[in-house]
Amino acid sequence: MKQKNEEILDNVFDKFLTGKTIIKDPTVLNNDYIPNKLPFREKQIVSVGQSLALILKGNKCSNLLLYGKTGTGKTVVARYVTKKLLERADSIKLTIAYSNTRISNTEYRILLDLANSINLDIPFTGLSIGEVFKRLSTHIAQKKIFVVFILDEIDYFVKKYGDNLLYDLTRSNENLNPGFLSVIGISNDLNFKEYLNPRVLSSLSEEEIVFPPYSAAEIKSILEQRTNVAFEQESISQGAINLCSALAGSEHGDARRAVDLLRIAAEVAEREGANRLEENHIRIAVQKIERDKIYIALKSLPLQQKTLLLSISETKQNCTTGDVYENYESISKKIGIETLTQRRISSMISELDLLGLITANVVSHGRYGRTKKIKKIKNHEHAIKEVFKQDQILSILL
DNA sequence: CCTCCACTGGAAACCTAGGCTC
DNA sequence: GAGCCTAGGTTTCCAGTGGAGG
Repeated sequence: MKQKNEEILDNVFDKFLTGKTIIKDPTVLNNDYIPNKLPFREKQIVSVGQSLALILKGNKCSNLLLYGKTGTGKTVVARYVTKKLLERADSIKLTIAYSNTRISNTEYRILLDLANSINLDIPFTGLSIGEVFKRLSTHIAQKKIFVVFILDEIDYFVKKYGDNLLYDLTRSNENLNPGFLSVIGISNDLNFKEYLNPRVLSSLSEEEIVFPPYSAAEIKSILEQRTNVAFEQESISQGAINLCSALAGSEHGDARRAVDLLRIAAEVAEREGANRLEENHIRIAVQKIERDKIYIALKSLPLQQKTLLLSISETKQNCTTGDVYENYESISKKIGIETLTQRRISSMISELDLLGLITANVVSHGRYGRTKKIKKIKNHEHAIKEVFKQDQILSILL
């Protein structure tokens, strides 16, 4: 038996080694890859560049706000320009800090990202925001550092926590001397400004740069440029590129999605030992991306939210907060975890709704009260079981 | 038009884990 | 080590509410 297993494995390795690879440079397809050329974004690059250029002469520059839907090149333009700026700023102590507020989703964690970029040690808990701010400012002034702080997906954070942090950050630019801190805010939401106080708005959006969606033709051209570098010659069919750009183009010109699609499809093709990436690989990738998104979302939920989601999935369709809570109570007792209050569960239901894992709407049943009507999402049921089976505590139920 | 259900969701109090100062 | 502080998560408290049924 042992012999046989070994043979099988050898086969796998042999196939891998002798099989034709279709990807030449996988990094080109990664999300954080910054290409040397960014087609169709010349105008935006010039605008961002002009604002930041002041830094090269040791002057303060204004705060910037970049808007546009997902995958329209906001982040990559910000990173591209700041990277080039860094290359030219040899006489100045310039630091580019980056924080994605969807990932670093508290005020403290965002400031921690900033602190890390300027080599300032800050404990991960225990300090007040005010104290962290003071230390950051002192450090920047003492070391005479110039900081450009890119705040990605800023709309997400402001909707959840308000704009106090932004106010402090944008204002500290005026107060710092020497050194300075300038903010580049990146927002996916075009109506983001409505969430800001006028005082924040005036200092953050000293300059605004809009990123329109890419057209299908533009996406195609971007993909062709990337594939030339990423793939071995002749190892991707024109049909696959066309399909990929058509799919992404139909979804409000999202170039990131198009590149993701290409990357996943390439993995699929390589794994099955194909020597060319064809349209069917793209189709498989579409499904895989959808599935992976849900799996990742489910996996990263904290235990209480997982338990709640499990309770929802075991309650009838169109149930109410009360129904779910009853079920949740019994499940949490069964597996021996702390039972949270209905108030908290009610908030968590809204959070799951926000994550797109369920839908919950407030409805009134007249005499029979007002509650949330909770709907599960059909396609998720299988994924929920699969993922929760891997959870140490929940697995005993499944 | 009024009542009243089953919650919703805001606000404040409370708890815990961790850092700071002395 | 004691006594202070804070962020973030949770509980407690409660006024507010849309609309079916009377």
